[in-house]
Amino acid sequence: MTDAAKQQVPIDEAVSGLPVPKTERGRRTLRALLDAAALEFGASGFHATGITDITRRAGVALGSFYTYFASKEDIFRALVTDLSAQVKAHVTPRVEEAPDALSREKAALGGYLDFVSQQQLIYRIIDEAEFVAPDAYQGHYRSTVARVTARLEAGAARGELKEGVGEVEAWAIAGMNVFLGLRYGVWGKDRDLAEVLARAHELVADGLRRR
Amino acid sequence: MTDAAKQQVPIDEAVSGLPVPKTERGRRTLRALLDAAALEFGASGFHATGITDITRRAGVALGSFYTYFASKEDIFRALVTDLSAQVKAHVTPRVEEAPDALSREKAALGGYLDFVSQQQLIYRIIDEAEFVAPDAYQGHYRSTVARVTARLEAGAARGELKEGVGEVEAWAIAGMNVFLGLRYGVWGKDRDLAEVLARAHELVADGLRRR
DNA sequence: CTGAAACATGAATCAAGATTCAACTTGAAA
DNA sequence: TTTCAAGTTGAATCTTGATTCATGTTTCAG
Repeated sequence: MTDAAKQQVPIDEAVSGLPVPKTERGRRTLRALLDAAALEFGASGFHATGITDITRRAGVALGSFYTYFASKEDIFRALVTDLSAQVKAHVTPRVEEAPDALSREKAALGGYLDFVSQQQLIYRIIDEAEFVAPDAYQGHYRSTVARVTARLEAGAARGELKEGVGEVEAWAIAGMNVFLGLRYGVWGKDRDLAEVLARAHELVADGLRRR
Repeated sequence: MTDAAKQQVPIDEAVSGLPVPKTERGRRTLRALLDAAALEFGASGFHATGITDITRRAGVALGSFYTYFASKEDIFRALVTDLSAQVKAHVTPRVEEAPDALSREKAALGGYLDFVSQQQLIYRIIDEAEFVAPDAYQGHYRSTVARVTARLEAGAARGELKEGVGEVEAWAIAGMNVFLGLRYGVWGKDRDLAEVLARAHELVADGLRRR
């Protein structure tokens, strides 16, 4: 996570599910722990990172961890929620600028690829949640897909897309995005992302377009 | 894993990377350990299952485990290779029966959805490999996608698909398949798989078809 | 039959690391 | 100033579970 990214992320009870510390000092410590945990979990994975790795990086004593989190899983879950919101915050504005249904899908895929290739750590954390915090993982994808579904249905209603497109297509598109991000954003940058985006979007556009 | 599935899976050094035991008794024990491990890892995940869980279910003493595997990760890796071959063995014949490029893709998706919804455990094991045995995970998807790419390029050469389809489209399709399998095969069976298949395939077919 | 080689056994070892806790510090309200 | 809730500290505790190993037992080629 970049310093810039850290600035943007105030503690928010509604999002993280955590009680907000009463003092400024407490909020700073909590934020330091979350940021450190993102780096450590992202780099080493859930099981390989110790609480001490997190507190060391955060510049905080071991015991302080338990002032804010009940367990290692607890902070991981909070992180997933936090990061899920970041992905959404990165993609949504780009989508909203797009003028029609097809370009909205292109903007969404482009924004996602972009984000993932810059924040590979975040990708790994959300993905590992499938096993560490399955509820948070499902929550992330269910809400992501719900947004896609809504876009597709709106596009269909407006006559820009095939009639009947909906949830199934949304899951398909989400899976596509995730795998393309994994392959071309995380595993290797051997292809120009713009080219990947163009090719993938042609597939989707021809698949969704009203015929 | 069903009993039927067990029968089909002899120990094969080339696939599993393990030395084949010299005696019949040894081969039986190794197979029992692999089958037990698939059940335990699939049900509880890598970190939550202990070696004792595996040996108990296999009906074998704790120490015997280390006659066959160097570590817990070792058996997990072998399992991924083993299961990857099973997925391929389930899907390939169906694909080969199909007469043209588009129906081959439909057969592949159908076969995969079918397999995953019956063998949810296998799905989880392969997916968890992303974190436990990243090399085996990448190997599985890279070879899966290589097969898809070859199918698409053959279809394009035959004039059945758009010109230029290839690797990017193959990763997109693979991601789609995986997410649809996860959502409709593993998380919930609230939709008829045949309907999911029909809708998803329409998306892919319109996306790939020569225009 | 016989002796290796292969395989089986499970109690003991050992390290790692999550969690607890009792004493201490800070800061702001009264 | 005083007080107290909020926050900080890190050594000590405690559990868990992977791995080792010394001692049997089985298999099978010769």
